[in-house]
Amino acid sequence: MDERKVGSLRLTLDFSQPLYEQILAQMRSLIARGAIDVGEKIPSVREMAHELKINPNTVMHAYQELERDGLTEKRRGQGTFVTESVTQIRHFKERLAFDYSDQFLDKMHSLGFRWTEIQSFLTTTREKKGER
Amino acid sequence: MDERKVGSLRLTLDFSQPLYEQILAQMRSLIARGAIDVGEKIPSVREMAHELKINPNTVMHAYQELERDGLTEKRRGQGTFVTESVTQIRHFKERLAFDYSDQFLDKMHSLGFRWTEIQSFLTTTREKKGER
DNA sequence: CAAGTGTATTATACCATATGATACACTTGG
DNA sequence: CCAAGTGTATCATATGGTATAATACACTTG
Repeated sequence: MDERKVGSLRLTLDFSQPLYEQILAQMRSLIARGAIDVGEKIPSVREMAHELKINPNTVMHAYQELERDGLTEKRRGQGTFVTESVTQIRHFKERLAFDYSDQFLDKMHSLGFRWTEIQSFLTTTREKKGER
Repeated sequence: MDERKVGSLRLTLDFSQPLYEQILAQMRSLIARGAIDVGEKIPSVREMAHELKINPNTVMHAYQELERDGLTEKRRGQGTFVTESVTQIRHFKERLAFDYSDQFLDKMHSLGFRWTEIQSFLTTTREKKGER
């Protein structure tokens, strides 16, 4: 687990998953949570690659996915910026949240659990996390 | 999406994920749900491979994970059997359910959602699935 | 116009996944 | 006993995703 600062951001990479997926997931979260402001510039491909000590192509891979998500806009010669559209970000968050919910329910159902049991697991898990 | 019958089981394989992971997930579900009885014999490595038209080594990979899960026991010369221990199966289900719950909550939190919002997404998703 | 952007291309390397072929150890039914 | 069916192991090979490295191009700004 390696934590590095890139500009004002904190990114953590390990080797358990593809690097570009980790960058993608963490940037998505930062934008969704508002940790990076609307319209704000994010680190350039080269800067991010240098700070994380990885290849620029790997960062590019993540950044292209971010744009496909509608979370960023690129301006040639200037850099990559978080979209100005709050609506866009809200839609992305909702879409992802529903995807996660759907996948979660599918997995629980495949194990044979029903709604009340699923609720029970969730509240128990929440209490455990709260204790930490 | 290719659906095939292997003995009394129905397995569905595609090329979106590793084959052995798909077999593993579906066998886990079948055992957890009780679709395969406690102590029952499951298809041999060779039979499963033949019916699914894949390599025996790939099936082996999935079967070895099943045993690591504590869901199956192997008997040389006889075959692979679902464990006799109902406790073992129950523990496996609970462990996996808590894992899923934990991961789900983490993802939702990373998007910036709180408990009441998470509950809301879940109930909405559940209603959508019910309509189908 | 130099420096900093995103982008594209090519080559190389590594690892997980999957296949194919073959062989061994064990158990059971005929 | 032995043939057939089990799980298991070991090769070799192929493919695709991921990551690196080096280089070049197009664009924007100070």
